Amino acid sequence: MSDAPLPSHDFIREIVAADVAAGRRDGRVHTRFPPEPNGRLHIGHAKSICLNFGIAREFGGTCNLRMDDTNPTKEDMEHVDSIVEDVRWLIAGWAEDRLGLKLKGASPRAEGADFHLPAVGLRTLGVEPFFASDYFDALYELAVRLIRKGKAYVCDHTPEEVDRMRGAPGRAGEPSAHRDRSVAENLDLFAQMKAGRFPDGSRTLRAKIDMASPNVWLRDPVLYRIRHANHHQTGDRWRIYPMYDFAHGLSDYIEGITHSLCTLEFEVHRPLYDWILENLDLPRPLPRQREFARLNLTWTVMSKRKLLRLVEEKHVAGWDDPRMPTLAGLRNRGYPAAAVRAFCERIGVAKRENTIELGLLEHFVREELNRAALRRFAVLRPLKVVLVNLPEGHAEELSATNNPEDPSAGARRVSFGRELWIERDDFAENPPPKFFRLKPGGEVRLKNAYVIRCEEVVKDARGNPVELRCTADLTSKTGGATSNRKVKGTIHWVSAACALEAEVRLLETLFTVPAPDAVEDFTSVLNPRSLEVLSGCKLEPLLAEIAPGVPVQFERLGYFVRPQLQGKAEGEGGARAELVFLRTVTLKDARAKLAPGGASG
RNA sequence: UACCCGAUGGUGUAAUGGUAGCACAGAGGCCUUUGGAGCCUUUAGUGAAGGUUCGAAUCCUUCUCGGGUAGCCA
Repeated sequence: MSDAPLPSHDFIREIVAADVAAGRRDGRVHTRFPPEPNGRLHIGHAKSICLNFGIAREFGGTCNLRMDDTNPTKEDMEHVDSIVEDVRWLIAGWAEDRLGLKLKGASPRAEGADFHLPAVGLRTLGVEPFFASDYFDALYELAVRLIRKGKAYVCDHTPEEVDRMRGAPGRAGEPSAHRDRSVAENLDLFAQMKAGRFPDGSRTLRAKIDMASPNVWLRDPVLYRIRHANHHQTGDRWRIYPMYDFAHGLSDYIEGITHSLCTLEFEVHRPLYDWILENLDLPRPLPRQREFARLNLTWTVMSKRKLLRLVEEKHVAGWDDPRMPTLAGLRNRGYPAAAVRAFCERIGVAKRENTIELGLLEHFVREELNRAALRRFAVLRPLKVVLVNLPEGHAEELSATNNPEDPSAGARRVSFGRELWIERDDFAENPPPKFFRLKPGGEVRLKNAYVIRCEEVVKDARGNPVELRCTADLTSKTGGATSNRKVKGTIHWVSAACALEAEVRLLETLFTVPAPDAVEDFTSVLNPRSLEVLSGCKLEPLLAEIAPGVPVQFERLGYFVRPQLQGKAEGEGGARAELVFLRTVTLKDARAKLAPGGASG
């Protein structure tokens, strides 16, 4: 879009640039984003997506979207569709031309001793993401090849035995009793494993590397395990399934990936990644794995396990609840994809553990929305104002700017009358120092209208203000020749005669502490006020025409959006208003700093 | 305990042997018919100790601290 970022110089891009400069792979760059379809994508994935697609974009390459679906007991089809949707949302208008997919149903063809599955673009008809499960045939053949070379064997030890015999960091493991089986016997056993003749857990295929390696991932790691389970893509065709380490590097190879970027916890797997590729005598150049630090954000949790728990225990309405750090949640909340991308661009990529302040994300959301959002008036907690010097039934039309940041957005007409709603917080009977809004005997500018003076406060039995009787200075009309009166404060308002009733949901962080991950049980610091539902809010009528998903600024309050996705955060009690808005993010509020508790809605 | 990785203001991230910079946050100011936006100024940093060098955030050594790894998860 409008973002023309300065060329990023993180260490990953330096590696890629150096490879290109050295003419490795003929200067070709091909990355991949390989989620496991067992949950929804979150802001942490956004970092990886922006990295992988950003590199593809900057180096004229492609980034394959691949489902890392090698474990049939943990993954399902439902998540595949939502992942594709989330990725496309995030890269839309930015890198969708870099998205690598494949022809529906295509799987790698063996050409000679090689396997290869090229990517096609989004514009090709009948496409779908890549699936590691598409490579099960190829992977099986490659495993057989490893056995033939004497570099893999079938092991009959139980999971407990394998675990014990692996040793520990600092203590060498001991070899499997079946480590030196003949190639013929291994081949036969592996074929029987494939045929489903053995129960789960009874045998594995293991790489023959080094049981004494200081790197435990090199101690004859399991390559294949038996799982009598149906797979969402391959049905009941397989009874053995490859492990991540065996499948991942080879999937990269099959797709012609040049740079395989993953998070730091895979760093110790890299020697195994390389070992598998190098011991198969593959004809084409090999992909290279590099690792970077994952994203952590304050005020939220990021682990799939914890997010799942929030959903399952119904602390939120679903994966796409606008309070969730999932991409669907952020989208539902009204965060523009461009803001998420700008955020990812800014946080950089490095190997150091990092926790980014939520405020930085919000900064980019505000920056994007300030540029794009139409301004409208909305009163969240209404207080009646009657202008006693106007005749009953007085009505006039005033002009209001749609977006001061964008003159092309033009202006609109707003109705003004004798009775108005203003924000309860914009009146104080006993104002603190530096209170610039309305007070008894005080004046304030009604934005786009008149300066008014509060003449009388009408109260209920308990002494709470229920109505302000004010006078308007009719010479002060905005835009008029004598409108230039200096008044300290300006407040927003909505004509009572025309106001729309609506429900407005105020969202706060899901947790009451900035580092919920550091707490023993993160559910113990859930924020009971993460969702506040206000009903009876008064909206400028034009707000009914704002489509779901389109951001709008309620002047002086923040950015709001009508919910757009399936899942809805449920309101507490009360009839559901027809019109619902939720708050994406507040405006930056200098007031809040002056007077604690002075912040409104 | 073994192996691997990391350490620069509050939070991130640059500087690739040559003036420690940028963003966010913070503070102060200007402007303002959004206490918004915008503009200006400003506080604050190389984990420690040695060494190499004319010169070290950067190279070397030792230490300290933090993270990762011992699934038939990814």
